[in-house]
Amino acid sequence: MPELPEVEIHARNLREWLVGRTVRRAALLDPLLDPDSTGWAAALAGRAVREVAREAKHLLIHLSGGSTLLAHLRMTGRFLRDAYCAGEPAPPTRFVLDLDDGTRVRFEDRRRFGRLRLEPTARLAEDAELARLGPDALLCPTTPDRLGVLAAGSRRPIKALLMDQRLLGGLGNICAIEILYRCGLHPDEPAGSLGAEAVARLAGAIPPYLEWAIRAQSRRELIYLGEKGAENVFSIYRREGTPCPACGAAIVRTVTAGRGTWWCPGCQPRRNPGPTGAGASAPPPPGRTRRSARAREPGTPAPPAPRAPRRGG
DNA sequence: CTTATCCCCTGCCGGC
DNA sequence: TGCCGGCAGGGGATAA
Repeated sequence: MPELPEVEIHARNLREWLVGRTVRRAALLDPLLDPDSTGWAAALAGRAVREVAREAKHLLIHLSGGSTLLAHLRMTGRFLRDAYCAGEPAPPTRFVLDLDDGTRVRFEDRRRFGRLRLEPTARLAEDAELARLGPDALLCPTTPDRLGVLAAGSRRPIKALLMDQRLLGGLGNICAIEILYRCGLHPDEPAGSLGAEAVARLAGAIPPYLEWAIRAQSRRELIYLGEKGAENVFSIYRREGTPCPACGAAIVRTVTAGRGTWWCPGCQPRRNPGPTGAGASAPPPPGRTRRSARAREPGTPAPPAPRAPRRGG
């Protein structure tokens, strides 16, 4: 369930695994991966991998011969590397690349939301999906001025704005949650109600958070939360009912823009309650937890809070 | 322009 | 133990 940091880790892994290698054989094992496939997988044999890039949550694998593999991991997609072995890998593997160095790179995707397609590299500039994306949140950090313009006059919850891929490319639910926590901003705060100081703080918090998340999760194999062996490295995400690492208040879970949202009532007070925001009519009393959160594993003390959220101004 | 809701899929977890 | 409902970090379509 990757966001920008996880996709960036994928890009780095794929760069190491693929660049300079030649594809010996490729196979699309799940038609759902590319519903419009024209059978391009067979044509990948003999192509060399030139370069791997990332744009927001999209991965771009540039091949010789003027083609680019475009991948989106969506919720459970993941690239893995194995030694070559004869025969086709079983689900949840959906795509396989056998390389000239005897390795095999697989695309695994339990929920099958991921997408993979092959496009002419020269036409990527006009690709509708890529064209929709706002500037990459890491490679092209948004300035306070720009964020101020995006937020001005908007009554959308600030969290929804952060997650809007047309405005900022790459931030997802966790990123938005953790960044707002670091800034001491309530997720439901109407974007247009933020002062210049808050906007600047928010813009400035995005790249450091992304850098931290990349470092915190840089492993050969990413294990997404919810999977066996996963470890929650985040400060408040999915920590409903547990004490805030900064102030001790119980973390609260609500829903914003249809997505689970965690926040700290102590560090992220709501300053400008919207008239009809989700749950606005009855602010959740602190302590009344919706459903007892998954208890943190015993022996896992305070979540590693890379930086305490700054209060006030 | 918004927002909310449902959908796409599968697996896991807690509760009963 | 087994079943059932809720939930999951993606995005898109559709309805208000």
